[in-house]
Amino acid sequence: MERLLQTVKIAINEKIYLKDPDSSELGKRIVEHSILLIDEIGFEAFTFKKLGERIGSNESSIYRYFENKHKLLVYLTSWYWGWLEYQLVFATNSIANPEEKLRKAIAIVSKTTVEDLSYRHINEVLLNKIVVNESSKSFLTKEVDEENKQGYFVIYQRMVGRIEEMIKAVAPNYSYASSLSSTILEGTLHQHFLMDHFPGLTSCNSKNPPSSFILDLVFKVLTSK
Amino acid sequence: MERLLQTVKIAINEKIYLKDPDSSELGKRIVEHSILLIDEIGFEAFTFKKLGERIGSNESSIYRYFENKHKLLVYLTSWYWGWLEYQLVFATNSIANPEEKLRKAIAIVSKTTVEDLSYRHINEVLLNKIVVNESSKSFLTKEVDEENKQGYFVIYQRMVGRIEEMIKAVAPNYSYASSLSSTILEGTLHQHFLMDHFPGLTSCNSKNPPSSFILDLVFKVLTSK
DNA sequence: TATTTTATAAAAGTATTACTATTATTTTTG
DNA sequence: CAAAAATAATAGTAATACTTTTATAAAATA
Repeated sequence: MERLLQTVKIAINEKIYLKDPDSSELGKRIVEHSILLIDEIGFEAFTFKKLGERIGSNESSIYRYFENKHKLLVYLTSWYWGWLEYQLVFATNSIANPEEKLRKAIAIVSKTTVEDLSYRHINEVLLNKIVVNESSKSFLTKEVDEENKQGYFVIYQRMVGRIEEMIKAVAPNYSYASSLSSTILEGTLHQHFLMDHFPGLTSCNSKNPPSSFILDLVFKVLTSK
Repeated sequence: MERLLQTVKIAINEKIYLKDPDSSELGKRIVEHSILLIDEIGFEAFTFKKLGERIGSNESSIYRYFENKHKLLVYLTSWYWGWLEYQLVFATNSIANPEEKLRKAIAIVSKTTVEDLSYRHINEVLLNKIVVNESSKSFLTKEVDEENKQGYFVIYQRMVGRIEEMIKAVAPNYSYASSLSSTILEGTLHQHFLMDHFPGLTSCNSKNPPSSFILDLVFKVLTSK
């Protein structure tokens, strides 16, 4: 599978960056090390100056790729959802049975992330941690409506839409397909966060992962009369 | 009921503030106007300097109450959860039937906020908006484990615990009571956020509020065999 | 190969933020 | 009324989040 995926480029809305970081070595280094540095010190303490020092480059050079660190975070989370979307489509495409398809979709979006060697400059495991810990900050802003209009969050929305369709295929009469879909995605992230920082607030742990909780929840909801 | 509640003070962990804002006029003005200003310009743009100008006081005076704006946000969200907890306990205390009790609890935590005249310096409607839009930022930080140890989030945790107990009373054999409880609280906030900014990602709207979705979800999950 | 364009790096500068410290003034309380 | 406590005013610092300018290096093209 790696051979096959090797060439697939995750397409990110061009408005999110000034210059495509995928188009140069420096750009890739920016993305690669921003993931490592944000994971290490958190998004609040992360600055382009520190990143520049880390990659032996200059602050001003990074500004030629991203307007500010917020846009970089939007880029990283979009990339993550685009990457997950690809896996989702790839894994569920050939499944005809609606239940089985949804089951597979939930497994994909809530499973523990493993490294994908197709994208060498991106550490998907750490990127997943960033999505869990920081991605809410990309939309919990005063600018969310404006940025939404510009299409900053389309990949995520498409993801919710895809799962929503799968839910409808399983239970055409269920009234809350899109809310359930968004709850699957956000809920999974939140349960992962709780496992790491508030174990008392979640029933999930390594032997009972969030995927079990979500799977149980979704199918009970959809098969209940 | 207002007469009765008038005297109830929401108790906040003393480590969150330097001086109890409830102990002086200035402190109350700080809390009152921080809610208005954060709602107006968002937490990122909010500063103690701007707040000082707004209340005709000095930046340095505000620093004598809160170490920084992050602690102020933790204070505001703690107050909100404490206030909701009081309503929850008050409204469910006398209900013997477990199902009815849980139903009432969900109604309380997911209903649209209305002003509580018992606390004149606090606008609960705007505070609820702040909780929806900003409260994740109070725990999505690198310091979360340290602050959790200091008890910054106890009220919220107690809230999750209370609902968890109610879930267990309804369905003693359900394996994910605490995950479902945390999902009720976070999910409600998230659905409210989606209604305001991503209507395509939620089935909820003014005539079909988040409470309907959550109520339907929870009871389907708990009564399914 | 020389030249021109483009990308990157270095340096410096600005406004704002997030504070701390000092001193002065006002208010409260004993 | 005096002492203590709270608040306000002022100034100062280091860091952040940029922008601008200029220099240098690398790549593209004539």
